[in-house]
Amino acid sequence: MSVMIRRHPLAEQAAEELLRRIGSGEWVLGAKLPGETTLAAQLGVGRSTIREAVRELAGRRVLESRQGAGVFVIALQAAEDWDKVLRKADITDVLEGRLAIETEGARLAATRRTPADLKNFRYTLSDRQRAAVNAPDDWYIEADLAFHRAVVTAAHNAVLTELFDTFVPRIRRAMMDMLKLDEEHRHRHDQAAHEAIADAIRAKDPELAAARSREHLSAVRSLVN
Amino acid sequence: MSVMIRRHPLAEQAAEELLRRIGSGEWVLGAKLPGETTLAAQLGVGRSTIREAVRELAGRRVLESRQGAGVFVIALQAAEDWDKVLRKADITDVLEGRLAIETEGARLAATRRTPADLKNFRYTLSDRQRAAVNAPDDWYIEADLAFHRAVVTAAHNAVLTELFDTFVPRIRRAMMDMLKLDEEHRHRHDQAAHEAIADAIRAKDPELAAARSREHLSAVRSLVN
DNA sequence: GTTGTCAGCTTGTCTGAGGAGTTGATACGG
DNA sequence: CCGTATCAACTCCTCAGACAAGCTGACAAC
Repeated sequence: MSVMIRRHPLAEQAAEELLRRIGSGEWVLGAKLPGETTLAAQLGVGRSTIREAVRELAGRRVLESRQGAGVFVIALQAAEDWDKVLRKADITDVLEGRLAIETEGARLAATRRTPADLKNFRYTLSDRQRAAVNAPDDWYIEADLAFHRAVVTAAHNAVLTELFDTFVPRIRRAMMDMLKLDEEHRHRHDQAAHEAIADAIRAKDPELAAARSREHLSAVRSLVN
Repeated sequence: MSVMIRRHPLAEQAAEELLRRIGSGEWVLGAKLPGETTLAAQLGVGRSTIREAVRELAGRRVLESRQGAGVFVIALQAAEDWDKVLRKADITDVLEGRLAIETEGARLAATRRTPADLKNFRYTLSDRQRAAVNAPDDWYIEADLAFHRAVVTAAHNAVLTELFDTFVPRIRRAMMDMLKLDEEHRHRHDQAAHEAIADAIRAKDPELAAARSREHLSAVRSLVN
């Protein structure tokens, strides 16, 4: 910490340093960190800087400070920031993750879908068809995502829905890129494939729904290769 | 902010207040917050308190402060904390999510597994067999999870691996509970099912690997019903 | 042995003083 | 009229010092 190049604010650098020491095992889970004044002296920064570093890590649920007692390690590393993970990951890996989620979602949807889910399919499918011809790219993308979300929602599994929502921003960006690269994409990205998924779920055929979903999403994935 | 009951530190309360205002639409995405002194006056706290509140929200990736420019909203709400989501979710929902991830992982592993992956299967499977008879519960659980992780790792998909790791703590706790409730579980939780998954991947049969994985994980899921 | 007290630690908050970076207005030269 | 350079005002960043508030363990009194 002696020669700290000033790229990020000192407080952020101090937070990184604390995180590094936690990762290195210097302070185990539940351990108490040295006092603010001690840490400030160790890192060669002011006390308020240390306080902001601790506060940042508290926001990331790594540290917890209790007045009068001290600062304690409550997690050995920051919980993975999924937005960041998906941003950095290969798009093919992301699309394979999506395939896992949605295929299972379609399968479960075929066994649990309610009349409200079917109505949702009708609405989103007709929206999608309308957007396929004349709407701007982002409308079309949102309409497409809305149907896919309706499928996952019909699985009535909060974890799968949350997983899908986590993936949505990354998928949206990937679709935007694909449309830019390929004007014809919208036509190849067939409405019929979506109708087939909805039909299989409507017919309460889990294996068919999963297969149709897998076919469609495999096709989408292959577009980026 | 006038009558602030002192349960949490002022800085945390200030962070909550800022989060509330962002959620209420007072500051839209990308908007610039008032200066530190202004905010301090508005909330009736000192400048350093505001700074710590901002720093906490910066750690949660909601705000971003740029020296000389100001503090900006970069997300309308804190990113979903997946540990929290999984903790609160129904265990059946979690296990269905796991099923989606691992089944797809097994399928991809069957097409991409390397010799190193196969060696990993051998090690983890023999560990698991040893742990099934005499080892304490947590050893057995770790050995079981190690094999399942080896399968997902063999898919060579960073997103799936990260997803699996996110689920692990919740699954680990669920297994601990199941073992406590059912002394016989370990025997029913058959080693043969795991060997069958490994064999299918070894044989490069994606559909069989997926089916074996699905069978096994469906059985696990049904144990909690 | 149990209880009460308290000194010494910890974090929490405020204030004032500069340092450093950004931005937009303004004056200048073409 | 347009592009450029300058700069003043604004922002966040960091430090230091002071005091408040809360926790903990030692120690004395019972």
